[in-house]
Amino acid sequence: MGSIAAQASLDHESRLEQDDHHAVRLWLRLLTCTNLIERHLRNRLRTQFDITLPRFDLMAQLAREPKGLTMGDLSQRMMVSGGNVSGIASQLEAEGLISREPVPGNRRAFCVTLTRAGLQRFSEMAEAHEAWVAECLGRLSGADCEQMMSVLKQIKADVAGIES
Amino acid sequence: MGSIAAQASLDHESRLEQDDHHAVRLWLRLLTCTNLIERHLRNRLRTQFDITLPRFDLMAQLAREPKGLTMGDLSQRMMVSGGNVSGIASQLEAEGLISREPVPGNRRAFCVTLTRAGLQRFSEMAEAHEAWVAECLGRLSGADCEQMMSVLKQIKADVAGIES
DNA sequence: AAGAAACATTTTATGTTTAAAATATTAGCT
DNA sequence: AGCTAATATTTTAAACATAAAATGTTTCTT
Repeated sequence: MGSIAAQASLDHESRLEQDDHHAVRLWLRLLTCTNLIERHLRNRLRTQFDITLPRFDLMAQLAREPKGLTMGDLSQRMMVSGGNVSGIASQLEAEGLISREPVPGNRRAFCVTLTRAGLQRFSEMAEAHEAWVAECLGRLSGADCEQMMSVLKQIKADVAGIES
Repeated sequence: MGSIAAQASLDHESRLEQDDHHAVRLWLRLLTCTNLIERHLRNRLRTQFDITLPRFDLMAQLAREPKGLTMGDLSQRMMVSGGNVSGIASQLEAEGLISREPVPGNRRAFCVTLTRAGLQRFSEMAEAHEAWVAECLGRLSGADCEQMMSVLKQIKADVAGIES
């Protein structure tokens, strides 16, 4: 075995290992950042509006679709399990913020919409929420922001392509 | 009210609103990406090693500190509550992957370390984990990776500065 | 030495999240 | 019509997460 070939192979391997380490470091930082912001928003929602992040998320999805969404739609858009949506929706319904009505032509599905009270309440929260997010991410330059959006888009595509 | 002043004020406001919207869009994409990767890793750890992400995280912290860590150290580094660490550690201890031993000079604290079996098991998992992360993030160019690291660092600092 | 305050951990109560099983409805096929 | 497969949702069991209370230890002050 020629020492040159062996050397080249080792270099190649160690280069790969280096890249892997960089990927892990980036992942950990990404995770830390997201968790920090998520925790921050969660705390503010709890202390100022006495609501949890998942409940706010569900209402946000409905606010974007005045015609309403099915439980399955919500599960997909919120990227959580159906059972989870079921529980969250039950609580919001009990509080009178959303309503679950049967769909005329399909007795399996429910059409979930914000009630008038829910829309009112969400409007107040959304404004504050937007300001809190801006507090976290608003100091980035426009260029940094665009760059991040583009890189994250690529990551999203890369990950989606894995389990295909 | 002069129309010029009013116009300028409106521009200013709408500019701010635009920026806020951009911040929210970036936040949502950041959250989506992180969740996608986290879910991916969680699934692989479960199917291939029958372990959860929090347990893997705890072991990863210990692997970096062969001398061991206290429960409080672990809580800080994992950024979760003490009670949470307590529960996870109990399970790992029951499985023989970590050991909790009293600290000689301090009867309040415990020194948690990986057992020989734990270290062995973690090594196998860590190698696979690193490859999975590289699968998700390894397609980024070196420049993109560095850029992300730097922007995330700034975000981290910005968020930390908020609740001061 | 006694008491107060800080520290380190565990326990408890509550709530979130997921995967998987259960229930019920619809659509397709023969 | 009857059987099967796909769809939509809810329920259940287990793991995780937090805050707050409880327990025990150490340090500081007086």
